[in-house]
Amino acid sequence: MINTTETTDWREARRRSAHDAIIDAAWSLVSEEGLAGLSLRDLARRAGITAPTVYAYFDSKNAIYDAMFGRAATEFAERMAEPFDCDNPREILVASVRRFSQFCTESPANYQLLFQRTLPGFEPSPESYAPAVRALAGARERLALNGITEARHVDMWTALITGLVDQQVSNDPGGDRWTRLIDESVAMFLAHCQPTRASRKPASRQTRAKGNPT
Amino acid sequence: MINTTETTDWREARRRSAHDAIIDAAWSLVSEEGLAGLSLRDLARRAGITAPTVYAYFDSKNAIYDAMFGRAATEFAERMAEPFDCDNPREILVASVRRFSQFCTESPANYQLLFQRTLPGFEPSPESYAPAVRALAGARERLALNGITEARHVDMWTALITGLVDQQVSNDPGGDRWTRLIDESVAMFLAHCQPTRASRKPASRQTRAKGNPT
DNA sequence: GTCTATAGCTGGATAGAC
DNA sequence: GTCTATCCAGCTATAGAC
Repeated sequence: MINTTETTDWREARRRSAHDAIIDAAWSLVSEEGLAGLSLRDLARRAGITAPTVYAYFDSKNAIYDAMFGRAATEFAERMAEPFDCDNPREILVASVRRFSQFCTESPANYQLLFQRTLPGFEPSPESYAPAVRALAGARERLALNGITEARHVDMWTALITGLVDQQVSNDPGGDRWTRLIDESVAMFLAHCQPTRASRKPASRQTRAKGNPT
Repeated sequence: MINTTETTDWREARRRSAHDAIIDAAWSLVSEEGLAGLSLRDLARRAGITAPTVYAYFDSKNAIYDAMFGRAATEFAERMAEPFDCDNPREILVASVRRFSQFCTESPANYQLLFQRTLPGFEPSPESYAPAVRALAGARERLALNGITEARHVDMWTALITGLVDQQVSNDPGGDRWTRLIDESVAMFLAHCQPTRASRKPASRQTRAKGNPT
């Protein structure tokens, strides 16, 4: 005899995999047609079903966008959370920007959905947004490892790296005109924000000549 | 008798003013509904005409976007070209960023159309784009006044300020969480990129102990 | 859960009278 | 140039048979 619980599990698994398959198809489509170009007909066709069937899994089109947001945010958080095999905080910081940049440039639709908020009436649900919050917390930790803790400096940091990525994605997709500036930009940022090791009042001496892990 | 040439001028003037009135209405609409939410019916209603009449002035919807782009780019270039009443190059640079930021934050639709390129199949025509090129040339001049001439540093500059504006528009519209960081960001940038008056060794970063013009 | 069929709407764009 | 009337395509979403 078939165990009822198992049957339920099967159905749940099937349902979840169909759910995921639709989101797969959705991402596949928007990476070709752009985020705004997603239609339920196209989506259903690519997923091998018909349009009304989509409504067996999602209540509305925005629910689909929300699931797409959730998956992108999760993938983003996971990739940013992978360990960095670097030996000092500064290299970790640089490596994290490279990861961020790579994630955004390899899929501009990801970047647009997660960070640009350009869809008309769409707002991600708190559940879908949660991983993005985790990722930001990770960034804060990496900054703290470098002695950057002030909120003002964290905001400068986010502006700096999103600016690099934004210019790269918008004006040189596929190239490296801005991504190759990551190293120098991080150096500039740290030189400005990092508290000097020895003194706390660099009136005119400013002898921070050593400890330069370049 | 009526001079034929004059008559033509009248008609041209009327035509141009109707043309402009439609673009007025278009900007009025998108500032409320967002860029993608522009429809020809709404546009015509706001302009006090009917939808088909719009086609007496524009060949297509994209032609309307193009005219909107042209007007925004022109206004942007004119505002950025107004004289700065500052006494040193550095203050001019800061003031220019403030203008840029104010232009973008007071009308996010402007920012989106000019700098984000988020509309599906729209590309501005060279004529509409020309003023934006002029504005960039102005930025280059202001950087040169501060001793910034390397292409690499100009790219870092554009990334830095678009990053600030982007974060401001996206995450704190109406506030000043990032715009208030302009001063410090420019200081950081100049400290890093400006050639020191005395020495000439910017190759090895961070042996730049003095010459911190704060 | 999946389908066919279709409602209901909105969009861009055109025809033709005036 | 401006209108009324309309075409046609696309969209999201629903109804109901199976």
